[in-house]
Amino acid sequence: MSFTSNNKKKIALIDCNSFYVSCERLFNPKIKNVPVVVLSNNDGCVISRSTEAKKLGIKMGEPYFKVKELVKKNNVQIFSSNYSLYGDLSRRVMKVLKGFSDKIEIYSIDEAFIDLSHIKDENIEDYGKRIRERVLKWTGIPTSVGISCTKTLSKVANHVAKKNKTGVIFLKDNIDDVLKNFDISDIWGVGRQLSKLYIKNGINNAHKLKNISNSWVKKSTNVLGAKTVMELRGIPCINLETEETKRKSCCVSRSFGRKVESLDKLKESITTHCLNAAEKIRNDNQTTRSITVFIRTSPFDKNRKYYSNSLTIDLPVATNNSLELVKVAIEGLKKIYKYGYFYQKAGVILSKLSEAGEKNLNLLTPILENKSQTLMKAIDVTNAKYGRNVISVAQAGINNSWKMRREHSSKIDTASFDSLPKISV
DNA sequence: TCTGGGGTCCTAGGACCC
DNA sequence: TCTGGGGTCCTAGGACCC
Repeated sequence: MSFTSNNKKKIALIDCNSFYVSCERLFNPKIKNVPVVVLSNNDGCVISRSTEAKKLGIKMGEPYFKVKELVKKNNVQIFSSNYSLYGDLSRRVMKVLKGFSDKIEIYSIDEAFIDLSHIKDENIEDYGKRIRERVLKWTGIPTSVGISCTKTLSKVANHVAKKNKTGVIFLKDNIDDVLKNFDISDIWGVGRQLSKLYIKNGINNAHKLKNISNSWVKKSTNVLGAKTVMELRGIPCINLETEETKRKSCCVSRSFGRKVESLDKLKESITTHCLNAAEKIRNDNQTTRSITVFIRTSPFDKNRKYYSNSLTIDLPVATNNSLELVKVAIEGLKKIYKYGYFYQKAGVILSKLSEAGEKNLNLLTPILENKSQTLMKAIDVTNAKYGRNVISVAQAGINNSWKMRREHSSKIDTASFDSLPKISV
């Protein structure tokens, strides 16, 4: 067996540039060449920035209130996040990518790995360019393409491609110079803690990490750390996951627009989140056997005492019935609620999920279940048609004062014709 | 005044058993 | 009086990702 570069894999990572910003720009040509920023839920943090906004020094993940002055001074365009729009555009992008290779792993809302091993080395950059051009033409979303023989290296390539004019980089041989200029904390799989550890040991770029001894990495980190090092050396350790798998847990949580003190308000939010989580797993034809409720005060408020607590309750019978789940969730909430705190966030997590068809071998499972399943289905269909939470339960409340802030929404809905751009000829 | 949300995987350590 | 040790399973918490 020989290990020439010819039989090496070629993995491409296609990543949308400033994805959320690009989505907003699609429907608003006026913001094309100006600084634009998209905020997280509750208008809390900056989660997407245009190139112009990056140049102004606005950092990823920065709290919005800290950059408000900068935003005002430079007339930065601000948008609240609109996830149904981004999700819709993401599906369109992925559909185009599937036309280039059926071996595809949709890694996140704005990026995908595809296997291009069948393309010859000498043609691969052109192929990458074709991918970019088609995605741009068919969806309007700009992308960058990084290609190499492992996922970690194609991440590196993509990172470099973002700064390159052509937007496509193929990393094959003699990549040490690239790795020497690649910051340790920009490596996929190296987060805050690992960066700290590596820098303390004099490892401050990808090239140094690549040449570290196996025994040291295994001793000092864990299997994931060791895999990253192997991948930097061009030895694939992280497989392309082409099978679409269902989620193993489902979390719905939100920060409050205004701090919440009362148990009643917390009940409303937990009920709402629980209904949404139950609907999500029903959509995937799943049931849950465990529910966690959690509440917490703000970890940033130094003037008030911090309180955070959660409770996990195992269910005797797997279910996806909203009413059952809400009942259990509220019981849990009552146990962890403490009077006298200003709560900032609440949520539920459904775990131990399994396929709804799989029987839980409980002889006592009542036949009545069919009846409630019919009810759930009716609720889901109605909500899908007329908008989320049109049918709810009384405990969820209406017009809640704790609802999140969303002051900069573009209100674009790709399912509604009213918001489609108009062309005048 | 104002600091997101939703996931996955790994590991240390406790509980339990013989 | 003498108070082991090894194995498995589970879970909470941490680290990472976007």
